[in-house]
Amino acid sequence: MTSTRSQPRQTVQKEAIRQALAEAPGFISAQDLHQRLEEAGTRAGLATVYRQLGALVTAGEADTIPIAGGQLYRACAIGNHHHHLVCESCGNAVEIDPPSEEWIRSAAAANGYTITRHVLEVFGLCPTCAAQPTEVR
Amino acid sequence: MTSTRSQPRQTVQKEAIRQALAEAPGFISAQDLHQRLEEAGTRAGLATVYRQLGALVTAGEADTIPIAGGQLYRACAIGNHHHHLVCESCGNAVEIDPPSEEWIRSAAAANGYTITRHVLEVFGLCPTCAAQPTEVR
DNA sequence: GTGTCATTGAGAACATCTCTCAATAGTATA
DNA sequence: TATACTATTGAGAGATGTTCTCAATGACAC
Repeated sequence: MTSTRSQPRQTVQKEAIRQALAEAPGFISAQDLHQRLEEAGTRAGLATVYRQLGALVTAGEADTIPIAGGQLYRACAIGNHHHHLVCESCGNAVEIDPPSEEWIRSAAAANGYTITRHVLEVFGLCPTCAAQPTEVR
Repeated sequence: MTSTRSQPRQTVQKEAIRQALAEAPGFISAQDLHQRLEEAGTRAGLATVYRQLGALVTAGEADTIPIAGGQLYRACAIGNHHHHLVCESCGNAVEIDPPSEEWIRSAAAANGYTITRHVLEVFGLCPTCAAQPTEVR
């Protein structure tokens, strides 16, 4: 091997997926994103959408949370570790920061565990949806 | 209507599923639980396993966490709200309690959100698995 | 303009979970 | 104990979400 370079290429689909994810108000499923792209006139295969979403998550440019029956994605400006406040009605999400995660390390140490990662998502209703008592999802 | 009673019945399957879940070291998938029952000689349909697991979760006797491509279950002695420290290698789990969740309410209030629920799971390696550096999963 | 190869798209394959409905079996009552 | 009622079960079809395969496409270097 002389020089194993494999540089990424810029494609229309890649950019469209990134932009559609950024424009989504909150967490969105891969299927929904695919449909949005179709509606916007961008042809992109479902496999490509899954591939790109996976790549964005790996690159730290998107967050993902597993839900019953699937996975939800969201573009994240903040690259480092943070959490979300997600509206269960409209899917809108706000980034939040816990005051201290020291207790997690203490609890792990007390049980002899070595922490690799943790998941914290808070679900509720955003002000807009809370103001509509009769129409919750 | 005179008396709409529909009392639950005690069945072999119901008890076997409850026991197999209690005996599992940590979180386990419905498929794995089904296989364990088969190996133990208890015939139980996959649909029944899913039904009973769902019933246990509803009754507060089991916890469930969504993961990529499925759902994991675990029997819980504690009925009230708590969290887990899960080993990513062997699936073993320990129940932990955060010192205070007041900041979650503060963060929600600051954004105008009404909290309905939150998910917190900490993943890592248990002492046993951490002691085997070459064999992680 | 040309060649290389990363990326794409269609759909098959796979995995998880739910639904349906006839058969089974737990429980109350005679 | 025998019988009737009906909650529960099991097998498999079906729905849904995700990944894999591979030939075709097109971005980029030269």
